[in-house]
Amino acid sequence: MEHNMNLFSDIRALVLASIETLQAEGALPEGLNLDPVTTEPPRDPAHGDMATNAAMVLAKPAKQKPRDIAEALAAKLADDPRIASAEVAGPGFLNLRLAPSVWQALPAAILKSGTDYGRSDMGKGVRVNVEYVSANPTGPMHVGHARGAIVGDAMASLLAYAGYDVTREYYINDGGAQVDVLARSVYLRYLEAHGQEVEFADGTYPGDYLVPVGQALKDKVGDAYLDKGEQFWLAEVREFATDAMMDLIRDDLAALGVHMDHFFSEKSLYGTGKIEAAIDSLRDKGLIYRGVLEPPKGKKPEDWEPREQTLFKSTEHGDDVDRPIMKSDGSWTYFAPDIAYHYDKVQRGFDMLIDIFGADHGGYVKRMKAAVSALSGGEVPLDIKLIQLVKLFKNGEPFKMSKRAGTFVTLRDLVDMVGADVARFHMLTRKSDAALDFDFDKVVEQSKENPVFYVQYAHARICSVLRKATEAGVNVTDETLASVTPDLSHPAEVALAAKLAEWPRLVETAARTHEPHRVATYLSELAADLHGLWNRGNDEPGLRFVQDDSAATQAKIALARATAVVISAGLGILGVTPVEEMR
RNA sequence: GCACCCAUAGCUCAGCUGGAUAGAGCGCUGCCCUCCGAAGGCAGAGGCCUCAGGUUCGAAUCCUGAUGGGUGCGCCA
Repeated sequence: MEHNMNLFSDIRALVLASIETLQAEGALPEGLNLDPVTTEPPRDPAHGDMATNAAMVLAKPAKQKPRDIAEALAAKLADDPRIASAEVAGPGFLNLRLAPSVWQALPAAILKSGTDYGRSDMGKGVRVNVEYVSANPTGPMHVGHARGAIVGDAMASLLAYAGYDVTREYYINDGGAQVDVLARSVYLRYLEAHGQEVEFADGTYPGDYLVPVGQALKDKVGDAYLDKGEQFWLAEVREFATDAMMDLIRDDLAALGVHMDHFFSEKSLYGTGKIEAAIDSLRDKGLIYRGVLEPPKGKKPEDWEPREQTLFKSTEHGDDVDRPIMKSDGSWTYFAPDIAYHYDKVQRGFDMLIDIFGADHGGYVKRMKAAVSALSGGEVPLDIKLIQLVKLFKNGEPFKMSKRAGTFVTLRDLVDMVGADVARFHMLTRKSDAALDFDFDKVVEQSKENPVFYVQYAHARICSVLRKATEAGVNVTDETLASVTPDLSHPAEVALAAKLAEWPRLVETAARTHEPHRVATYLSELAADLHGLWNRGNDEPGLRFVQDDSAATQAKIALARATAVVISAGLGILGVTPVEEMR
């Protein structure tokens, strides 16, 4: 892959090279660990363009005063043409100012790379499996599933952008008792389609969405299942019904812009020896035994009685108690297929696993991690992201979902009401382990308190300027803009360029921490810088992007266009369309 | 009882592998359109980063403990 410009890592490399020069000259000892050395944007722009902590982190191992190291390093760095000045500050910070030519080269580099500017090879092609959604195939997805779907999808895109080899995967829970319930419910709708009166007892799904499925079953098999016992139709109807539900779910996901690479069926683990193989793998490691668990303290279930069960010694891998994998009747607990599924992922050769769970599954994190640790011999890390609740609001009032009151909001309703772009961006504005407020009215409001709009507006404004310039006969193609020297004569322009320089660094941080919401936060900040610069043009005509002559216009617009490219790249990761007009 | 998550401005929340004077939006006060889109911008006020210790040259950030809130806790997935 072509090396994209990354100012922070480029300057960090320069700092490291200067340190090595000092080592060669004997001014610093050999064998220092240089990993903690960073280059970062200063909090206060008055401190310069970039700061490095090198002198402070090396002081102790080098047994020298930080300011002495900083002085020596500053002298070396100042020799490089990219460094305009290097000043020692505070306890030993080294504040760097970059030469104007460095900033001027940035927009051109961005325009040449396009939305690949910021793409990283950090992931080194490591194979990552991201499992998300994994909703039961018993009905349409509701709005609560949307956040997990969006976070998982953005996570996958982010990791791919950062150089990982990503697989997006959905685990279909089609092996348990709830699909029997689904099948019986569909059977009732099938009878109804044949004109029979039916009653939906407790333990069946009465939702209307099964009406067409019952009709479709009638169209397929006619009256073949009428007046027959379950043993004649249950297996077939189960498959028919789950297929129908998965079609529904796939469509819902597509409406949100979510597309999976792989759907993995829990059912495929049964009767194929896969569960047995996974458990045997644990047994070979001495982690399976028969035993009796202690009752949980403080909250003892009324019907508690000591029972001998087949247990997985998850405590060997960090869990708090060992976990049952087999019921007393000899059938598997739900944990067993989960183990087998993750064993399958390990065997497929993934180097890293990420599971996106609802926060109500927080209790399963440790046992899942223990299982993967045991199954992979500690080789494959599993990160589990818990997605907190979305609190719904309408006009500022809490909005309770209730099937009975008819205020049940499906994922499809969500997309119909606010659109996929708005839903996606908004769900990514908070870190996933914090609860999120979602107001159906505010998220579509066109004002700056709505971050989706705010970022889109910045992009649209830039597109507007490009249209204006084109109308004025100025050539503003990316190719042309990449060849002009950008006009960054005002500090506000340099500040915007500096923000653009942070993009590759932001991508790597977000990917490393598995936090796609950082991209949304960054885009809001970038948009704010753009709007700020834009409005300065009101008072200072010299800062407007469209100038009197075409060379000056091109010199101004190069920076704006580079900003649009980065917004576009960021929105691309979030799965949001960068619009060219707001109307 | 135990485990996990959370605690930052009046409200909703950002805060980078620990870094300098902790940021944004809303709300509040005062400004800016004969001007590239004012759907925006600028300035001001507003903080014991829940508390107490610890590690460090340096802590909102890491560790320990406390307090407050959420979630979960053996044959439901």
